[in-house]
Amino acid sequence: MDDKEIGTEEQQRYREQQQKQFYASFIDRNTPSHAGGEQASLPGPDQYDRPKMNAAQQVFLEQFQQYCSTLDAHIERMPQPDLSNCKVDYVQMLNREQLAAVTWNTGPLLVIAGAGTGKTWVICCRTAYLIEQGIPPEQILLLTFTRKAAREMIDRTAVLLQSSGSTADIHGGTFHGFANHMLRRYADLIGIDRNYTILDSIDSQDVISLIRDEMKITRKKGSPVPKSSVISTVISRARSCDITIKEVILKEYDYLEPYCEDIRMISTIFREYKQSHRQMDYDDLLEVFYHALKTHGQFRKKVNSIYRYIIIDEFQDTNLIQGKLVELLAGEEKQVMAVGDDAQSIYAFRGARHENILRFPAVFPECGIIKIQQNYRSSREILAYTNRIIESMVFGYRKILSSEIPGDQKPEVRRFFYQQDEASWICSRIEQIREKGTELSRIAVLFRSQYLSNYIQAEMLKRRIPFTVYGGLKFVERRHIKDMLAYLRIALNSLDAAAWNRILRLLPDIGTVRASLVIQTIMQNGGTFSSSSFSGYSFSSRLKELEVLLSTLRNDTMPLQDRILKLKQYYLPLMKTHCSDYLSRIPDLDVLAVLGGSGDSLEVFLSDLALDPPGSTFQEAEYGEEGQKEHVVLSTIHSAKGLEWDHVFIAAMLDGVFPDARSLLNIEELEEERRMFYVACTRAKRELVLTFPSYIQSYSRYFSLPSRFLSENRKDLFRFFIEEREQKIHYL
DNA sequence: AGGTATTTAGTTTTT
DNA sequence: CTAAATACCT
Repeated sequence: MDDKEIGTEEQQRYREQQQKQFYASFIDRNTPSHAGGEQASLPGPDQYDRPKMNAAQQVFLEQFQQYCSTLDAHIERMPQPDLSNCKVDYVQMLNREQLAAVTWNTGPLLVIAGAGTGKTWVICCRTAYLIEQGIPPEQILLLTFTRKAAREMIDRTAVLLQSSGSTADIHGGTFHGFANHMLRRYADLIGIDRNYTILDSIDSQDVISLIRDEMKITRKKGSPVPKSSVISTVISRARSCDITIKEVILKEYDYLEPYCEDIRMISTIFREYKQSHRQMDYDDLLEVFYHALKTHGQFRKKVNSIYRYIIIDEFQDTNLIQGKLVELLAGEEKQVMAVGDDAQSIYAFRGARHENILRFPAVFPECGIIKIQQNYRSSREILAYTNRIIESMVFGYRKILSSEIPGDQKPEVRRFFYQQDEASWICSRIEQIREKGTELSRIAVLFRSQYLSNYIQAEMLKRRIPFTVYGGLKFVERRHIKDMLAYLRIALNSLDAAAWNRILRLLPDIGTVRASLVIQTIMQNGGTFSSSSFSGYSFSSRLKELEVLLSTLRNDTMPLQDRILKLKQYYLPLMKTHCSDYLSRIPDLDVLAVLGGSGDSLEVFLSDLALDPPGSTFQEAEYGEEGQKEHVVLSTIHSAKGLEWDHVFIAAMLDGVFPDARSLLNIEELEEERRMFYVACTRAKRELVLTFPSYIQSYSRYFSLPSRFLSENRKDLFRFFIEEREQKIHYL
């Protein structure tokens, strides 16, 4: 015990030693001799190692440029708008390019809409225009990134049309949601089982965890057996990027190399498991739907005749299979309109191909292309800065956005000492902005990754500034909600072994071994569960209770909300023993019940939760002061896509943090980071502030060089400040 | 043997 | 903070 104490003490001392050395090193390098105030020095762009392009990438770049010129060639063709019979005054509300997109009436159309150019508005007007032209609303399909986005567009279209047409019948949602809807509706026609359940990423992890444990994989070369979450990520990435598991591992997870074969095996078993247990994950939904459309002519004709007009938003984020789906959905009539911006493609890690945009003319040779470059969001000063980011893109389709909005300041870049200083300054600035009468909801702080928001969160709690975190743990990903949902899933599909595993292990006297014994018995009986088979065990009475609960949950005559409340009664004592903070979790259970009160069937309820989970947790209100409804938004850049704020702060602009260290070696990944930077900066309407502390330490590495993205921009486009720390540094 | 408590190591981005 | 490994109970 004494040894241990000394050991940790030594570790502590060692760590402090390291820190001192580190501070000394960076103060040498980075602290200017003159203190505080406005400076004009950032490292030059040549101080960063740029990744080299390999042969394949070189070829790709040439191809890319060819695509770009094809695109430009198509742009020549501008249609003559036909505005007869229109009650809505489109000319009044739209600029020339927007009007052309809205009134396009000769087949496929690609709209390249830069950031803040009124893309959503164009889609709304387009929809309204189609309806005014006599197209029945139910023939229009609106594919967007989230269902919320679809809902918003449909609502705005309704306002536009007022009484002249009904938008209630427009179908809209994500690719996944649409695939799910079609598969269930036409399950009989295409010959699949309608009663599948959808696995979200956590569910997949649970299943993979089960499979892995059953395989009894032994440790190799001292490295621990990979976590189920990592295995799940690898498998899913291989699929959505259409590459082999080995390639994913070599590229991104080289420390998993010894387990390559095991993971491949798990992947195979996982696939079989999903089939035999009537389950589909996100990738399956798209793949099965695509396959059905491709091979089943009757089904394809049916779908094509229902949805004759397809509008796709955020086209740059579609992956390979979604791109192909668009082709099939367009059908013979090819009344398809794709809207996107290749400069804002930030989902390559999950298979998105921004080339989909550039290949559009190859898929639809007779298509029209319209480029919208008038920006209505950001001030001129901000736009000048973001235009420069586009210029520095290697794989970038050229566009120059222009804005007529006058601004009063150039973007600012500010350096701080500690992350705490950065957080503190941002909060002070936010307080100033609020005092000038700006609502907090017009302010956002953005980060490359979630963990970077910790200091700001702490500071805001301290200063009692109300805030909302976007992209945090999802409501449905919280443990107790997962547990509740597991009961409901079993009620629907009693073959769901992962859900069984989850709930059985909540019971006392049941651990890994007995849980799998029970599950095995259930599976052998084809999913029927009878507690009597386990009368010899100490836990049989518990199983009896469970049996009663499940039959209640299956009772379709009882409203879903009431069933969930029954479940809550059952689950509450279990939660008490498993969660130390169970009191604070109780409100979540009621939230779930409320969600279940929308009148949907259990099946629809579960699908909706898996495909379109409610945003972050419902704890927002807790942070706010009494009666205060306005919140500052703290968000990852990914979650901020499509949104805008008057004042935007982007924190932690350090090379290695943003751009992420892992992407520094590969030019394509670095380009993705750059597009993220572009997305982040273009969220700002009036004020853009980029900040960084002098270092950030994460695991054993530290980063202390300003982000290269800051250095790449022209110095006359922003102002640079160094904020000195008031107190002396206590380590020196 | 099997369940439960404690330590310990590892962390991007998400439909 | 969370999942896996280990240690320690019944």
